[in-house]
Amino acid sequence: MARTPQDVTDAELSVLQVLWESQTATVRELTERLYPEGTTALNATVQKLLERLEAKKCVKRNRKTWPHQFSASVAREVLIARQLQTTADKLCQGEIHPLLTSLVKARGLTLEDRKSLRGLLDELDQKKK
Amino acid sequence: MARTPQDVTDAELSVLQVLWESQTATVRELTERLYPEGTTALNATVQKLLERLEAKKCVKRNRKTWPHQFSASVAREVLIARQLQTTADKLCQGEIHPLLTSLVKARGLTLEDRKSLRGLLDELDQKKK
DNA sequence: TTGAGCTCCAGACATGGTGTCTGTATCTTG
DNA sequence: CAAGATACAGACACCATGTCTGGAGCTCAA
Repeated sequence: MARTPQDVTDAELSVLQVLWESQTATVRELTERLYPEGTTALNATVQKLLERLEAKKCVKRNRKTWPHQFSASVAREVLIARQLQTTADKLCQGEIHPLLTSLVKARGLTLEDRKSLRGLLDELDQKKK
Repeated sequence: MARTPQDVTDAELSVLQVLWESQTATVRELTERLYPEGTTALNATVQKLLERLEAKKCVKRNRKTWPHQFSASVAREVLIARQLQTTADKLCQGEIHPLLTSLVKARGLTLEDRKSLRGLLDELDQKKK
């Protein structure tokens, strides 16, 4: 049986991380950032990763400039949401409530966090009345 | 570069799902449940999956019985928590707050859900005063 | 006790995802 | 136009993952 390919791969993600910071960058810039010690062969590697990210609609490429300028076309938040949904599908038949419970129970939730969370809940109550 | 192996694989997870329902089961029972139409060769497949799950401390095996009895040794909740942490590490430098925000904002949160969530938060406030 | 029919187990294998690299075409600029 | 950089297509190596084969070990009825 075929393994299920990942949404965004580890190496691909590292490229996205840089793009989220930089707004826009060229292949060369990305390569230097990701592999400061690397050879120029890595340029092709990054190129390929960008190519795949483009196919996955995660990156936009401006072909009018030279060299091409790349920028992220999905927000980090979208990937987070997607990943959470995947987890819910695999482990809770799509239910998200168990995920919430798990997160809230996890240590590391400060008073601030709890406050802002309540704020969000209040907003929802408002909207849906 | 080596891909990072998964915590629990898809096929492995399907075995765990059955064990979570059944408490305990033999290889044969699991195979019949997972591949109702399959050949007996699948027994070895399930056996191998169990072997790997055992190595990952996700399954316990009782060797005193014949045939061996298998049972899950990790709760679904643990895997959920682990998976959430992985997501946080990859996408939010370990922060879990962004995950919470994403889940709360996602559609599909009923009034009930919100209520029980507030309950959980209240408990936390109590404990930490 | 022995044979039949399970079960267990070690190891091999095929497939395909993922990261990397090579070689060549294409473009820009002095 | 020449030189240097960039883009692109294709190939490759590695390994995680699911599957299968063959033989050893166990149980039990005759």
